[in-house]
Parts: sequence; C-alpha cells; structure tokens
Amino acid sequence: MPDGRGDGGTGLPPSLEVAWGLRERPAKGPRPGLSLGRIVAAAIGVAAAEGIGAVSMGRVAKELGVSTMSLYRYVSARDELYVLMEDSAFGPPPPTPDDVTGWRARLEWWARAQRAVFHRNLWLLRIPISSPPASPHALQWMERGLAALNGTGLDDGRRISVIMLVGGYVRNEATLMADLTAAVTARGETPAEVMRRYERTVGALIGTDPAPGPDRYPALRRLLASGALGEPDDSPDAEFEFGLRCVLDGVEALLPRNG
Amino acid sequence: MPDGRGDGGTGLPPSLEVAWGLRERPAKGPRPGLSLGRIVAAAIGVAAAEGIGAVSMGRVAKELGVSTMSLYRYVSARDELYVLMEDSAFGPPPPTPDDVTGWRARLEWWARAQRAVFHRNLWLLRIPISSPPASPHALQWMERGLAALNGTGLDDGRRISVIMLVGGYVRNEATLMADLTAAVTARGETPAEVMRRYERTVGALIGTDPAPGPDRYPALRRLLASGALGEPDDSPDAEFEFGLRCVLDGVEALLPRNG
DNA sequence: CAGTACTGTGTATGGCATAAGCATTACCGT
DNA sequence: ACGGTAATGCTTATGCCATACACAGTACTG
Repeated sequence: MPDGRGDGGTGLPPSLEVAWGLRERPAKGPRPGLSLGRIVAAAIGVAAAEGIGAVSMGRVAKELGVSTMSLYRYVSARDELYVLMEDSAFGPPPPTPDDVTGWRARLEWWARAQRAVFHRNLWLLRIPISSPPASPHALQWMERGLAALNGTGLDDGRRISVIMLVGGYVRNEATLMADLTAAVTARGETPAEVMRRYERTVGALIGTDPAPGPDRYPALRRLLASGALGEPDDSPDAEFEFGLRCVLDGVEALLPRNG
Repeated sequence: MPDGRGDGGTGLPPSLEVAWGLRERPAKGPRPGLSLGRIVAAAIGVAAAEGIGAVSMGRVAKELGVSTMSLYRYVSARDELYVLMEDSAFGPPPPTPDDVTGWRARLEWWARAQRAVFHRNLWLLRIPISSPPASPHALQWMERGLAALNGTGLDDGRRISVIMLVGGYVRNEATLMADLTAAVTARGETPAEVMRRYERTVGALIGTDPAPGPDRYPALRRLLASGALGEPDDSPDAEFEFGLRCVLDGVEALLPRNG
C-alpha cells in the first residue's frame, strides 16, 4: 500500500481512522491545540444555526479562532469534514427497548430513530452521499438494521436490500419535510400557507378552468379540486407512518413463511 | 402582487414562465441573440460530459461564446438554470403502451421510465430538490403518475402519498447506482472491485476475527462472511425490480378491495 | 425622431477550496 | 545537554465561483 501508510490498512482517509480510534497521536511535534472533535463540533454548530451552506473551512476556523489552513492538518478536504459531521450527528443508535420484539417492530423503531436524527439535524439531508458508509456510527446503525431482520428467513443479500429500502424511504421522507420547512422559514409563512400557494401556482399553470381543447391534466386538476394538496388531512407524522407501513407491508410479502 | 409583475400570476420566476410558454418576447429592445433553450442545452452538455459540478455560469457562457453575465438576462440565478436543466432532461413522459393496463403495471411503467431518465442523465441526481415540482414536464410526469392510480379506490390524498413514495424510491435507487458508478469511474475499477474493496474496508474496521470481548457487529460480520456485499447475486436491474415489487406490494395492501 | 425598454458586456466585490512554504515546537536518540 | 526530525499553526497566493452594477448599443413605440 503506497498510499495510506498510516496504522490501519483500511484504505480510509486519516481523519476517519482517527474517528475509529486507530492511529495514535504522533509523538513528535508540538502538542496540537485543536482536535478533530472540536472542529467537527464547531462545524455542526454552524450547520445547525445557518445550514450546511454556511459551513466553509474559513467559517469553521473563525468559529474556533484559528486560521483556515490549520484545519487541513486534521482533515484533508472539506468533504471529509462533512462525513465526520454526519457521523457525529448520528451518534450511536439508541438502545432498542425490550418490549420491541419481532422484525417489524424493530425495523419500525430503527426507522423512527433515524428519522428523529434527521429532524434534529436538518442540514444532514443536504450532504450528498458520496461513498458507502464507513464511519463508526454509520456501521453501528447498519448493524442495528441488519440485526432487526434476525428471525426472518431472509438471506444476507436480501437483508441489505431491505435496510437500504427502508433507510432510503426514511431519508427521502425527511428530505421532503426539510424542503417544506426550508420554504417555510425562507418566507415568513406557515406550512399550510406554503402548500396553498403551491396549489394556487399549479392551478395558474394548468389553468383552473377545464380549458378549450382536450384536458392534458385531468388527474392533476381533480387533485387540485379535491383540496388534498392545500389541506392534507394527515399530520406529517401520520404521513410518515403511512409510507413506512407501505414499505414494511411490502417487505412482509417477501418473507418465506409467517411474520 | 408587487413582485412577479410579468404575465402569469404564477409566482414563478420569469425563466420558468418562459418555459411554460407564458410571456411573449417583449417588443422593445434588440432581438436576443441567445435563448433559454440554447443556454439550457449548453448547460446539459457540460453536465453530461463533466458532471454537474462543472456547470458554472462562466463555463456555460464560454460554451456559447458569450459573456458570463449575459446569461443573467435569461436566468436570474444558477439554481434557476438547474431547474430548467432538470425539466429539459426529463422531457415529457413517454406514452404508455396500450397493453400496459391496471394500476400496478402502469405505475411500474412510470417508475421504469423515470429510472431510465436518471440513468441517461446521472447529473440529475446531484441537483438538490429545492421546491415542489412546477416545471412543465415535471407536472406532466406527476399527472401521469396520478393517472396510473385511476381505478384504485384511493382518494386523492393517498394518491400523492403513493406517487411520492414510488418516485422517491426510484430516485433513491438511482442515486445509489450513480454513486457506485461515480466511484467506479473515479478510480479505474469495475463495480465488483469497488464493492470488494468496500468489503475489505469494513472487514478491517470491525475486525474480521471475532474479536476478544463481546461482538459489537454480529450481523455485519455475518453479512461479510456471506460475501453478499462483494458479490451480489442480482443484477442492478433485478435489484431495482426487487425494491419496486416491495413498494408496490405495500401499496397493494392499501387498496380497499381487490387489485 | 426622441423616448424607452431591452440587449450583451466589462468591471468589481466578496467568497470559496486548497497548494506551497515558513517559523515554531516538542520529542527522539545520542 | 543537544542536534535532528516531524508535526503544528500560520501567511500568502492561485484560481475558481456567483453575482451586483453601470454602460453602450439596438430596435421598437409614440
């Protein structure tokens, strides 16, 4: 391995090996005044307050009272910092209560816990996924998801597919919610107002009146007329649970025998 | 409305109203040498060749042989250009063949068509979703998705939920694939090699040997031992169809009566 | 033919990631 | 005790980027 000449032969960037607890502090130079932990915490503070877009190397450095370039002693690129922020924000998966038994309840618990993390850290959803999970907490979450499927007759290949399916659903739903709240905070409106404005926009675009020729948007027009866009009758949580139930029903249909 | 004083009272940015065919060419100034269409086409060309990261205002302008700032006569911000690129790349949904009948077949067709678009334009997946769909083709796709659910007893609220669920699944799966192919082209490896390298990394991180204390990663370890990560027995297409079947099974479980 | 609205453009500002080189520091082996 | 060495934090510089602003030319309206 000419490249990663550090401790672990993991092929990971040095900062991630530090996060994994591999790699000792080198015994030579001056004692570091900074630490990965402090940098990541500062970055998360900025992201939480002003969104991921405000997290620049310069900004984080200013927050810590150091120069921009000193951060590069700890992190070799901004994207690496993003990965560490992600790992830190997720933290370890919370312990599953004892009364949560059976694959379905366990997966639901897993999904809701993940959703809670996204809701607490909306900026997470703006970080593009760049590589398969290899940070400490990410693998712990993956472990938990896989373990939830114990007892189902699914083979290992299917298990990854299932947890990627469920995890993807959670992320997707959370992203839609985050987009809505972003629109809400951008202007000074309530979610209901945003949706009603969207409803009005679509109405103006496809024409609220049936139009002269053949109708190109019958289904959309009926949706608009129903008012389901502007006044959803479900709470966001209920919406999430609805989709989750769908997905898990689909998973259940896969199982060889019973539940 | 003090803001959007143009033709349509849509509340949309001017460029989008142009894309919708509202807004005449103003009869006053010099005839424009550029057009939204040419700009968007050039931008898509850059994105297709070098990824969305290469699509900067300066770069697109250079491609067209004009100055950077002239683009701002047609588009008020880069993100607006992104929306137009997205709309153009999607195009209208392809016509559904006559032998595709029933909600399930129609939704499958819709999902596969959408996936095909993503596969042809991987850069699409790197554009963050900023606002609810309001571009011409986006609404056509939405219309098609809603119409696919005709005949099911689902009410309109459920229908949006379902198409967002399916659409989200497609996008998610396509993104994972795009990430993989990005990793593939970044280094000079085959997909199988990338996955095997990942397998090795995870092995090095959690320790391939059972470790001394209690095992923190039993499920992951078993997954690794099974080789399911490194050598998935399904093709990417089969993987997609598997997830799609899951999701649609879940949808089917919602329906009031039969299929 | 003057007014006007629109065009493309040049210039300027302020931000960004990051490469390269420098002085300083603390440990290692002697 | 002390030179060698490797790591630290910093300054400076490069080359991107989005975009505000002001200007000169252009084609239509009255």
